[in-house]
Amino acid sequence: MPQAKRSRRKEARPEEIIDAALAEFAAVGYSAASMAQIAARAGIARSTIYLYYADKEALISAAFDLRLGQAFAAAGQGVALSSGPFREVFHEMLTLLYTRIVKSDALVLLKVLVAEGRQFPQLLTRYHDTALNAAMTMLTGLLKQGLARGELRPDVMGYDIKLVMSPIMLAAIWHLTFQELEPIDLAHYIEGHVSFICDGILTR
Amino acid sequence: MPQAKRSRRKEARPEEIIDAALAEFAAVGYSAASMAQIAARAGIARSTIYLYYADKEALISAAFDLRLGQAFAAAGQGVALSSGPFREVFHEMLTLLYTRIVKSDALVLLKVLVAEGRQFPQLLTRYHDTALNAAMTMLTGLLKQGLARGELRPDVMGYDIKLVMSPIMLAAIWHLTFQELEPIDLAHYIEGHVSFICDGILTR
Amino acid sequence: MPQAKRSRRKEARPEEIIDAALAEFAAVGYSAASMAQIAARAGIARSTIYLYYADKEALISAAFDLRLGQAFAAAGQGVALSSGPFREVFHEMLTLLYTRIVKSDALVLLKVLVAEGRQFPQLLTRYHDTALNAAMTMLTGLLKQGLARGELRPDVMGYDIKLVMSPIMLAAIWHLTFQELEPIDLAHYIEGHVSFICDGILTR
Amino acid sequence: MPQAKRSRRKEARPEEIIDAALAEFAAVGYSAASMAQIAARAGIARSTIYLYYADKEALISAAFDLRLGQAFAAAGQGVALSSGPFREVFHEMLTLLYTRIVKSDALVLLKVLVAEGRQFPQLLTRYHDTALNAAMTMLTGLLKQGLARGELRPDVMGYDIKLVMSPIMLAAIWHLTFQELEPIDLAHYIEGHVSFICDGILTR
DNA sequence: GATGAATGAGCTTTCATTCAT
DNA sequence: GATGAATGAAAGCTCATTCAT
Repeated sequence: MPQAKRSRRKEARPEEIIDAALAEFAAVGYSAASMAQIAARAGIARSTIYLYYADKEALISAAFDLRLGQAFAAAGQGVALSSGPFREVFHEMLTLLYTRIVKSDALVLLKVLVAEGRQFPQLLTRYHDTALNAAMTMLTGLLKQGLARGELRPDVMGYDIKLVMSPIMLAAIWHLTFQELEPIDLAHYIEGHVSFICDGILTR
Repeated sequence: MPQAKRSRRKEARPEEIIDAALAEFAAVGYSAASMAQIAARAGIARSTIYLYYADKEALISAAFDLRLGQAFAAAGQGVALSSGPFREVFHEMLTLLYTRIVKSDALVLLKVLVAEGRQFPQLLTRYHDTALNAAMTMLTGLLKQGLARGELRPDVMGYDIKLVMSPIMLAAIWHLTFQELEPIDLAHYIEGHVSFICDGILTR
Repeated sequence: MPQAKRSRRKEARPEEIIDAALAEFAAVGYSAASMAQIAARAGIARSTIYLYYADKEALISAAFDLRLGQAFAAAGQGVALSSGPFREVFHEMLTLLYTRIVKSDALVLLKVLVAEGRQFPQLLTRYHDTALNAAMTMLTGLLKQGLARGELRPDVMGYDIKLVMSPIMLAAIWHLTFQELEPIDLAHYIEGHVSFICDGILTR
Repeated sequence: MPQAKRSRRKEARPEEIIDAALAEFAAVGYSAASMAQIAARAGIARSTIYLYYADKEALISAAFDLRLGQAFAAAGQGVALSSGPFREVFHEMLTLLYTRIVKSDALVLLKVLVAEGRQFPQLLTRYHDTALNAAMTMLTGLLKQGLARGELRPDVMGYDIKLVMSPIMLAAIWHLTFQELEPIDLAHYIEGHVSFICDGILTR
């Protein structure tokens, strides 16, 4: 039996508010987002937000907690799956990352940080230390594995891992910004990513 | 004979104001930027801004005009210079692009677009059609040249040119956002960019 | 049982604000009226006004609605009352009109229209079509009645009814403007109005 | 020989400015009139106005001086002209007054006074004491003359002279305000004025 | 005498936030 | 717990006025 509507809503409130807030941040950014619009999106009164979050800044902070948490709840296990040749595993992992990042709700976070991150140094640090580091660690791990298998050029580890990750970020930014002007064909883009990076970092 | 103090300022004013505005946009974003702060940065009264720009939106629009104009005033000629092997010309061009983009004042424009571009579709289009297209055209031209010389894999042109450009954008975004948390060693980063991309797209 | 204090105020607010606004318009005109002063008169914060009226123009529009409505809620029935000789009925009606118009709060509306009506063509039209037309219709009806009774010169209807109404408007304008310099003795003025008009339009 | 253009303009400046100011007052009222618009109308720089008038209030004060002066330069002599029957002289004088008042530039003054006169008590007084009193004096004189000739009812002087003047004021106000909604046929209106008043105040 | 540049006070309006109900 | 009413601070912008040239 489902619970009564009322109590179900009560428990869901905080997350509903965050969802509404993120939707608004995505639409107009943090500064331009108004509590009124957020409340309207959540279908509640303006003042009700303050029952759950002390102020607008607490909202964005909680939004980061929630989305980063969600992002990592499902991540991490993808790496170990395959154990085939580097190119194959790399392709798998990139597909995973593109899906999780470019198409994810968490992309708003990046947008907010790029735009207004200086006002929220803790959020910058948190995002860097979790989301970005996680992606970089995954990729580094993958490279090390490929290196151990003798598939990669030995000097590869000497370069900045962000180079390997950069097409993902471009796709993410592009998705947020220029998608409507000039859409990216993601599947084909991933092929290119694998091809350009692999055929450069593989020994031969 | 130099002109009188007053008229000298008058000529310089518009640019001074744009500079101040861009500095403020860089610091807090467009929405959060206040005319008061911009005026303070420019060392003038709030209302003086309105002598030169009709409103806040005219300010950002003019800022785009100025910075995009400046960016292209000095660009373009670098390509034809070298005619050595692809790797060398590519390295030269990347060095040029990184300098012109990552370290440029025009980077704020990208930041504003990522954050609040939906409010300014014309600016989005303008930036896409000029800055981004210019960079992509330069890179495409370079690849075609390399292809003509037989230095590149023939299938290279089939992939999205943005892949070649992506490390630049990551560096740009990073510079804006995470530079203080984890700085990028740009010279070394460029080496990696050349190495990763070239050793993948060159025939062998 | 009376309602709680808060909700009582809420119901009264809109009208309180209109009252304050009209008082301010009466004092300094529409353009020169400041929302701050209106709020002060109403004993509320500036921003509270915006809970009830979208902007300053909405305020004057609502003020017209309210005052014209009030003016007509009590009007109209006075005509049918008497059925004595024309002079008597005319006197009764004028007394009614003078009271309702010259001493009314709605006089501010006329003042605003004279002064700044070009900025509000709809208000001009509304006032003309309701207030003025109503007065003119009442007077025209009265004349027709007198004509039917054979008390009036037959050519009377050929002239502009506004001539009959004009002493009322002069009194109204005077009341707004020169009352303190040179007050009008209204009762005596009405006598004169009746005398001058009647002894001119009656057959004999 | 006409003087040089420059010096002619110089002498004409003050009056040109007043003309521009009155035109602007007529259009939007005193408060809403901007010095910028007035200067634009006069074809000079904003600051040039201050060479001739200390501030905005001095402008309206000077405007009153000029217009009232002009109005009276040409007035007053019309009364003595005719010495025919009252009705004829009255008609002549009314025609004069309607032309001088309703179609005059000085009508703006009345408009400003109705709208914002409370801010300028001196102007109210001046206008009342000159323009209005002059008109009332002229009419009173005419009535006295008619009375002396035995053409008028003896009790006429007991009533407020403003009653005789009121159709003029209605026409003036109407002209300013509702002319476009419902124009007045002035010639016919004057006929009515004469007819209604005369046939009321004449003995028979 | 005339002006363009500049300003500060004040305007309307928005919005995050508080609080009585 | 939830809300509608209210507010104060601050935003963008206007405008009468001053002043160096």
